[in-house]
Amino acid sequence: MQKLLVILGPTASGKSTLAVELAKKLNGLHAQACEVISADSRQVYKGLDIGTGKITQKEMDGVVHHMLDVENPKNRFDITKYQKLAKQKIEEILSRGHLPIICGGTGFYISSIVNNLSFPPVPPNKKLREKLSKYSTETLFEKLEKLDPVRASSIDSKNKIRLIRALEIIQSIGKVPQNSNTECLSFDTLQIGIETSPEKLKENINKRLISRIKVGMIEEAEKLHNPPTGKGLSWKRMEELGLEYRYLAYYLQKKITKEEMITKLQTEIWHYAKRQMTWFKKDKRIKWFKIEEKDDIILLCKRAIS
RNA sequence: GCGCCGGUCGGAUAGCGGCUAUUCCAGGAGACUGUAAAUCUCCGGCCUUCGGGCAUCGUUGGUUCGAGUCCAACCCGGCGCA
Repeated sequence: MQKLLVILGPTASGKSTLAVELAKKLNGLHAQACEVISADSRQVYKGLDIGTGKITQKEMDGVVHHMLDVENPKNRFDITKYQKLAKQKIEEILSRGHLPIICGGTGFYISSIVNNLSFPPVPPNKKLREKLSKYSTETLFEKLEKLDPVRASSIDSKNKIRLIRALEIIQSIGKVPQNSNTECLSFDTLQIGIETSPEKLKENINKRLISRIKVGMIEEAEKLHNPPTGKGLSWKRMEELGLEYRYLAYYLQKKITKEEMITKLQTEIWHYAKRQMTWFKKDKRIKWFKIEEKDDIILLCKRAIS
């Protein structure tokens, strides 16, 4: 079975740097070279660079990266697009005789590859979503209970987004299919998790935020909203992108001060990191290492790919 | 020193004398199959056999069947006047 390496961890844990280092160390071992596939739901967008902490050409240091800048931020990217594109990239990498390294913090995206998730073939129906979003969560849940009691029994009854999605599937194919991930996995995967103490992680988050501002994150957001040519991102869309872009949008609209933006972002990014950890903790296959334990990581990877 | 205002969870805040002391934030735990940096849920004084039990609104007294709420004194903070 084809080998696949995954580097994951919460935001600001040092994944990207590690992935490059690892790629270089592993080059030439049972693979001519390694190529990195990003698994980040925001770095897929063009122009979201500083705010997402997208790796620069220089930092890539010659290691090929994929799944960055593959979508216009005006459009909504989603997991099926990710899965399709990423799988394609993996195939290409393998056909070159190279080793794919998935690196990122979007657990759901990683899972779509690693667990070979299959999604119901129902594309988003914008009109229906708009219509349904006018109803209250209670009403939506009642509808779902009537149409698909099985899905209703397990769904998060207060989560509007999920309720609407479930109803969307029902409208198209009658029922929400049970998840069927029993089919065999496509890859022989080693998942490496970077674990960081809460104190260290908070420190990293705060430092990184300040330095992002220094290197022009605010200007980046301004430019996204108001580019030199053409129409920019609406504030609404920018807020939807979350974290940095959301609070940057608030700040640029003068809804909050710069100080409020910074303090708020520090806690919001921390909350995000915790949510990521909640997700990752469930997967017992992940091997956890501290970022300092590079040699152990390299050793384990070498053994895994040989 | 006098006058006024205020003291309720880590912070902020609600609370006509009556039922289970409210909400927000921070903090903690968790969910997640086409928005996932999104979205959503739970916990939150102590004890618990998970049914509940015992507390608690600066302190001490008092009024009252009943006090976070009324009264008095004291303590603390803010403002004003000296």
